[in-house]
Amino acid sequence: MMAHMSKFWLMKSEPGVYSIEDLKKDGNTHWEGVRNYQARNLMRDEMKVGDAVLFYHSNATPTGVAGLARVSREAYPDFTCWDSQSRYFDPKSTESEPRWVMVDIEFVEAFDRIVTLEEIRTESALSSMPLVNRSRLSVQPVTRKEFEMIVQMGRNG
DNA sequence: GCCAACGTTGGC
DNA sequence: GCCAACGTTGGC
Repeated sequence: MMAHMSKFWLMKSEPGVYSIEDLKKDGNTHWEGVRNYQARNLMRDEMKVGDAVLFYHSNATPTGVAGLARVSREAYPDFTCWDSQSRYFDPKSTESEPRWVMVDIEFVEAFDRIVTLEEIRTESALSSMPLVNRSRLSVQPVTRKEFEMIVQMGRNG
């Protein structure tokens, strides 16, 4: 038996689709549309209510961590995969055997400034984050040290 | 908009 | 089970 260890995550969103400001307005949202097995497994097997999330803006100017969120509901089936009108529709996922899951997250704070990918790359204490060398993984584990450092950078301008 | 990296699919 | 073709992500 192992205690739940990893309490820190980074989750990517294109701000044109859903930004930290959208989350601030909504307060809470379901994280639909993850269609990558590794990311799914992390959400399904590892994420717990209360875990802290770095909210990352991808495909943005600038790209980087924009704020904080918190896991508010553990993994459950991603219903958008059953909706043929959805961009996330997946005909291989059935209601009896859902292939994809989502979690819910709630807004915590928007940073004073974006902590950019460029800064993260050049900061040696952060350069081993998956963000830097596994750039396509949309849900990533983050260590406490990395998390705290990025929060401090985001708050201190 | 381009394109490199990389994940997924499907034929064999 | 391999691997070529294809599709997607995401930085720039």
